[in-house]
Amino acid sequence: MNQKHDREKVLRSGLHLFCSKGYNNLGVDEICKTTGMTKGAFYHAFEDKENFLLEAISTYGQNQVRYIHGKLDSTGEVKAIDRLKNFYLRMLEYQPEVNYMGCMINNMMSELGAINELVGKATSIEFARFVEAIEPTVKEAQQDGDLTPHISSEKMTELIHTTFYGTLTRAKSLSSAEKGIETMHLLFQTLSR
Amino acid sequence: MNQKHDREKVLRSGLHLFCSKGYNNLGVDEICKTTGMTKGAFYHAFEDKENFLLEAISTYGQNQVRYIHGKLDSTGEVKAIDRLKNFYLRMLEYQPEVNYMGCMINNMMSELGAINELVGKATSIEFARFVEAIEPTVKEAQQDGDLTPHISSEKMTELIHTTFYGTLTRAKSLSSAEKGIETMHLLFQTLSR
DNA sequence: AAATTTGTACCGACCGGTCTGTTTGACTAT
DNA sequence: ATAGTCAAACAGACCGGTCGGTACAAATTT
Repeated sequence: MNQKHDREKVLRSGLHLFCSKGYNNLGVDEICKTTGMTKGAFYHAFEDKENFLLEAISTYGQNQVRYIHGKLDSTGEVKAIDRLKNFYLRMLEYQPEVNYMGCMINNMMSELGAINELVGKATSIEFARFVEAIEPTVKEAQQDGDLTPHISSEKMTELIHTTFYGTLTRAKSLSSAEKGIETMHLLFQTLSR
Repeated sequence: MNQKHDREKVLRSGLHLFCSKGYNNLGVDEICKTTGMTKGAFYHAFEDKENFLLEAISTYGQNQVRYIHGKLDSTGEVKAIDRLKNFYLRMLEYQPEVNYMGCMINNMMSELGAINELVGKATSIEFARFVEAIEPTVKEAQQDGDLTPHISSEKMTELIHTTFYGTLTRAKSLSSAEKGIETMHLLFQTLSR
């Protein structure tokens, strides 16, 4: 059963495991156990653990823009600035239970040897994808007069998302999103002048 | 009878190794090789690998505030805002060769099991220490009229340092500080209005 | 029946930690 | 001074467990 749909499912839950446990702490046996595969099936389907991770990351990335747009729109808010705020606050609130994949993947980098560079590239691409997906909403908020027009929407989106990365780092150690939410609020407030 | 090896020196280079290689990828053998100890000496001096890391973190923390103040002052700039900018740009430029310990330690968290919480706490304390050390300079810049007085200096310092954390995450994947520096510049520019 | 897929026992490398014997140097007694 | 004593400090071979990956037989599909 090498159905494409199943493969994607395995990759997704594998990535999820990597995110919560890290690279070295997650054994192939556990991936197999969780996904209901056996080791034979695993090594038949994938080259090795490293390539499994890489494929998982790449598959995840392909669905990301769609995912972000969904999250941005499904907040039920009409104004762009509120959709933005809601998006980030949601992302923070779900952390660390659900975790935020990109950041976690990045955090695993120090564990990885050879594929370090590749994962780094993937993370960098991921950042760009986020910015690309969020930028239109930022621009909309600027046109609404809710964010300052003095900065280009691209640069502003980069700033917002960089700060978000920072709040994630903090949230992880605090195991609470509270402080991060406060900081994001403060940033939006600053950018509204 | 005094020990042959300077405990603090060993701890420092050990932490440095942890930061660049991660917890699981750094073997006790390598710590010993790097510091010129033998395994016997290591296990005579320290309880185990975990406690070695914890002691390294704690020792590092004790020197941190002094270190930050040194960095903040040694930039040779007279104006507070310039000292601040210089401080952060320096920190970014040295990354990832030198690495920024706190952030790296945090990034190792996903690898750690039992001591996860402790390391998290250490990182959280570290953030507070940074804010505490940097805040006076931020306040000074506010008084100089170079940063907006509309936000309390504490909150502003938190925002700045959170964004800095984010730039580090990005810098790591880009293996270049360029983008991070740009973002920090933009933040300071935004906060000057 | 042939080809593909799956189950599982096993291999070997690696690594944290231990064990045992050796060295070192402060202290004492001569 | 010198020799002897003792415990702390150290060296490094070794052990036990873990884990990525393989081998190969069994099962399943074509």
